[in-house]
Amino acid sequence: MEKEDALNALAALGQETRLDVFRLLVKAGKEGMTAGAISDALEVRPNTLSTHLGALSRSGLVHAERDGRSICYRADLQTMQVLVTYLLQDCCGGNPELCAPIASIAAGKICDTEGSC
Amino acid sequence: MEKEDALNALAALGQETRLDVFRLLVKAGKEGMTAGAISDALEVRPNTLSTHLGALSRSGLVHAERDGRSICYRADLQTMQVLVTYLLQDCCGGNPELCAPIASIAAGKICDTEGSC
DNA sequence: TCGTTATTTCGAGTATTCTCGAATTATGGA
DNA sequence: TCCATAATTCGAGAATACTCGAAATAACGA
Repeated sequence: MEKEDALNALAALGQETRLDVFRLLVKAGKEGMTAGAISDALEVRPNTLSTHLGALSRSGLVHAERDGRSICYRADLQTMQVLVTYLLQDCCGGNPELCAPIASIAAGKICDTEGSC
Repeated sequence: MEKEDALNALAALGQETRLDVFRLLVKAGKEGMTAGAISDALEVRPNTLSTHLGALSRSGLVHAERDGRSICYRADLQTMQVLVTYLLQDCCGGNPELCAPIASIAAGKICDTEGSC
């Protein structure tokens, strides 16, 4: 991942409405949500939301797919993975122990509710 | 982690100079770097850097410790862990398979260079 | 084709953020 | 105590980001 990509993704998430949108889509899972449904859920005007969805899209954190009249948005967790990897690059160079807390991000911690993760 | 904390951390990292500082400190590891050393390394004016270090500090991504006339900054990877966990909360609710890519963030991926991670 | 619904694009106003020079605080040594 | 070094705080200007109403585009059904 290039620095500019990481910067775009982080700046995208560093704004309240967009963070809300991303987390909502993470929860929505593979089914995603239409722009309208997101607008209703978060009570954000459609045109304002559209601007934010554009930013999230450009950063690769979400993807859009047209479905009839609606457009369905889904979170891209792989971009998140690449982003975190970028942020922690070279963290083990001199001091492996610093990475220990990060290792616990793995399956166990995030996916407690589902044994299969 | 509260939403405001996540927002602060993400907004902090979504700015070029601060992202550079954080990554530099991640690489520096437990020894950290003084404000002056960071200023020299990134060629950022001391007062501007100080503002950015303040933002990173307030967000919990770095911590400061005075050492004589200098102030030493270190990255806090635990805050990163909590942040990522927050971002991916409930991602497994309905669709465990979405979490798969994230699981690979664990030890193996990030810490390739050091078997002990 | 025409009207309706879903979403995006445009333009402007407001608010926030970034950067800098100058001044200030804090520490250690002569 | 006095000076030099290290870092932060202050205030202002320039740039960027956010939100909104209005208008435009896209898709479906009658």
